[in-house]
Amino acid sequence: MEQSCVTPTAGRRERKKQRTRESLVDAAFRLFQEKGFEATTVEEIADAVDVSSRTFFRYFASKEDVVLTYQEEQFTTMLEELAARPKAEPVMTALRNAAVSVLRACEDGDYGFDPERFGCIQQMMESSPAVFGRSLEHGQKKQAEITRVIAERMDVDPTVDLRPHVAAGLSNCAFRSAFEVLASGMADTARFSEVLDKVFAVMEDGLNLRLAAETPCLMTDTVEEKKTPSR
Amino acid sequence: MEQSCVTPTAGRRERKKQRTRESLVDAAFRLFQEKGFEATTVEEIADAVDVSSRTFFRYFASKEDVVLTYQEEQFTTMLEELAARPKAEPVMTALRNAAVSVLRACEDGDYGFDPERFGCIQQMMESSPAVFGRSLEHGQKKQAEITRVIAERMDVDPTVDLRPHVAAGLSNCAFRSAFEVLASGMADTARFSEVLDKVFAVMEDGLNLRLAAETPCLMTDTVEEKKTPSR
DNA sequence: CAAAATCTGTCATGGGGTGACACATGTCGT
DNA sequence: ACGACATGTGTCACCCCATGACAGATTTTG
Repeated sequence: MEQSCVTPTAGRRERKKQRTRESLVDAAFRLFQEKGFEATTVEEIADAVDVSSRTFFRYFASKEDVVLTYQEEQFTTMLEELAARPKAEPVMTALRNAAVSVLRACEDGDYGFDPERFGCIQQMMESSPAVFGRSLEHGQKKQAEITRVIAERMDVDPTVDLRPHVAAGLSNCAFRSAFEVLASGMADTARFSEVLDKVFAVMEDGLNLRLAAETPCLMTDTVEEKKTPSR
Repeated sequence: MEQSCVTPTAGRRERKKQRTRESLVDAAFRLFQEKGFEATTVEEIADAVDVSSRTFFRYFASKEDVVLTYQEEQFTTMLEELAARPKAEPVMTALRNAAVSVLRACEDGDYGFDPERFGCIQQMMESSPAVFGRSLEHGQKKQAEITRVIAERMDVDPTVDLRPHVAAGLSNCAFRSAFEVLASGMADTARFSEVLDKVFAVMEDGLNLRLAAETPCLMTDTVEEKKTPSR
């Protein structure tokens, strides 16, 4: 039942499964990029790896799950980054640094993240509602874990204190706002990480939002002086 | 083509359509409450109103869409409430007041909102991932509209200034956090509106999050004095 | 009343997702 | 190395969601 304590990657069976899984992900992303997410059927993905559709669903609960694989890894490394931040750092700052760091890794290909795939996913998020929805769902689910970690960091009971919940929600919210801003094309950069950083900055200003047009935070650095026109 | 300028609810056809639509929604919610969302098939809903399944899909793009009907109305009235807030009010305060006001209406049955249905939806959000996902999706889509309204209110260009986007995101985030808190059972109340108000309060404190365990915001009013234990 | 527009049911189709069962392939004890 | 066992896979059958196409019914319009 238990692994035989000798082989580190225990068992040829396990290795085979791992290979199949990776092959499925690879094939899926290739096809998604070629013909788009919706236009790609599970059968095609399975055929490309020479397994049955039924087997596909033994590896992934849904077609969207393949895409979430990437997001899952992002989330995991974000938790690591977060744990690595000095305890002295304010919570929101730690979240901001961790989040930005992960996105930078995705963009630059660090930690084994594939930048091309990262771009592909962003495209699919915009074009395929199903992917978008599942991604939101996934993010919201994971938010609970972030809450736990933050509560620990704040040394506070998350079943009583609201703040960890809100902090986790804010980081999640920052991602989505950044994505939206990026998709809307209002940014002068294509780097998700940069936009995310700015979104966090606006949030940390926080009550900036209470004032009218004072200290605006523009996206376009190049036209710094330009006052925001009254629409 | 255009309405004949005489009948206010122009056309018997239009009225019939309206009736069918409402019947579908009614039947759907009844069945959802009886057997749950997943266990209810579109065919059953259609049969209950004596139309074909095909017709159902001419009224709703998906089964989840029926549920989103309610959310759509919430959103509409929230926009109205928002527009009704005095211009002098800070943005986040206006959002908070508008949002809380709408939820109160849902709980108390004002403005034609059905409290029972409101509860039913919350249940489904917890038990049916599909509903949950679509709801998130819908909220995110609507966030864009909120952004527009806020930008107008701030007299700022939303294609350049980040703040309206973030503010809209925050209000959306507040809803989700409140829902999560409510679902987790950590609140001493079942009133969504109250929890939402507290979440907004935490957000408006904002940099509260930077500090460790200072000025905690507890959910349980009854144990006000109790310090948050270190887990 | 006739013509045009629109709604509806029926039919066919396709893709996502799951349970059941038989078979094949890896794993483990001796 | 051999059998007993566990686990992964393919096939099959099935359900449900969703959509396009077409014909018939109903409403609107002139």
